Amino acid sequence: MKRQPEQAETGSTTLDVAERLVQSRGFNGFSYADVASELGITKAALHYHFRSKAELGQALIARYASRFGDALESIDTGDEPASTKLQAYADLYLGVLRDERMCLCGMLAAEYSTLPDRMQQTVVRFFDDNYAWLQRLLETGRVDGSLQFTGTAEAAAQMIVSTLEGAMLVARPYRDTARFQSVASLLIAEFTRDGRSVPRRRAREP
Amino acid sequence: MKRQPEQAETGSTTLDVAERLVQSRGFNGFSYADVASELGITKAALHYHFRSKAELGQALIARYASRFGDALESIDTGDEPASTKLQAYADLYLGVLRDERMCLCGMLAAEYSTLPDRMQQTVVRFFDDNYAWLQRLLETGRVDGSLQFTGTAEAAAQMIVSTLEGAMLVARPYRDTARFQSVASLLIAEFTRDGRSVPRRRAREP
DNA sequence: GTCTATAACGAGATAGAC
DNA sequence: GTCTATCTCGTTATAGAC
Repeated sequence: MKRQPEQAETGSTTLDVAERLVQSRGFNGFSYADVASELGITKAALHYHFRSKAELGQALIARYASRFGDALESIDTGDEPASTKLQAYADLYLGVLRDERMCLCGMLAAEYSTLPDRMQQTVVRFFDDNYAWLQRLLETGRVDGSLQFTGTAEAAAQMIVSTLEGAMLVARPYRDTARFQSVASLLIAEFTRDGRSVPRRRAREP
Repeated sequence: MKRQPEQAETGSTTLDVAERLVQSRGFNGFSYADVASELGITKAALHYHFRSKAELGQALIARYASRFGDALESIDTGDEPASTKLQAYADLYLGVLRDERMCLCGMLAAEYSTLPDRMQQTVVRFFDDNYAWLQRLLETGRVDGSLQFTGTAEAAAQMIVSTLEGAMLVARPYRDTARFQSVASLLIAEFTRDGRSVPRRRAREP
């Protein structure tokens, strides 16, 4: 994978611009011309760095997944309880939404059937990695007592990803991060029975 | 809005074909040529019925919202407890996913920023109507005792829509309705304390 | 590494015959 | 209501000069 030249004016690279466009407009909603004009170069120059749109898309997912993985590692290194780490996980999503973006792979999941094979595979791997990380976190939380849930950690992990991705999806048209935060709070409250983050917790067992 | 001529061969109308294409590929992932070729007519003939793609898209959301509203009304007419109606609501999503489709408005929510103004407004109205319906259902359920939740019915409604839309979004790449059902079960279990409607139930799956 | 120029194609849309 | 034919534009991608 080729290195990108830095853009002196804004510091934005090709990948930065393309990533933002995909996250806001979708992979089928942007063009080489869009990226090139923002960077102040020509489409031909773009093709020098990424021979095809599929290759650019592939590089986007790879970088996104890599950074996301780094963020998860960073969360892991702390010695906070699992519940705090779950909140940090949700905050990753919030940060994306604050930028008026959709999760890159959430967006690509919507367009999934139109994507090149290689991109499809990498999108799935992104989610698999998320599930695996969450599963470990949930099992840790069960042990340290900071997280409670019924059923398997696998199912709970799917619940968490589904809810956060969906909350981003439906909050974005309203340009209202509070909607997302409200849902994220309820979600986390389900996993932290003491319910400090929610008012009037429901009494399950005395 | 013009009436559509029935297609003798399959019974599929223009709206049927276009709807399926949008739900599986996105609004920016299909063309007039795609629809026309499936119907066995020309693009020009399509333009007779829908002068622009924006108009076609508008008609798609209108019909989808209308049918969804009918389904909600149909759920409402029964005298089952609210918890049963909530399960019926989730099953509406499941039916869409079984067809390997995304919720039409969930898909359009992803592409939101690229949509014509009128379509944007109608997508938002679809979600508003869903929230309003769920809010009423939740409050009814609180009264009849079949549903329990903390916080406002409004927040709970957003939680439900977020989770179901997100579960569809992330389950589709895996072509695995069981993933969706697992999440939907956990979601409904949160709202039904006795949990009788939940455990390991595989509704109508061969 | 970036440019101009252009190829090759597909998109949305229209005109006018039947 | 559907057709053929065409227009215009945007898209991905390449060739070759600098």
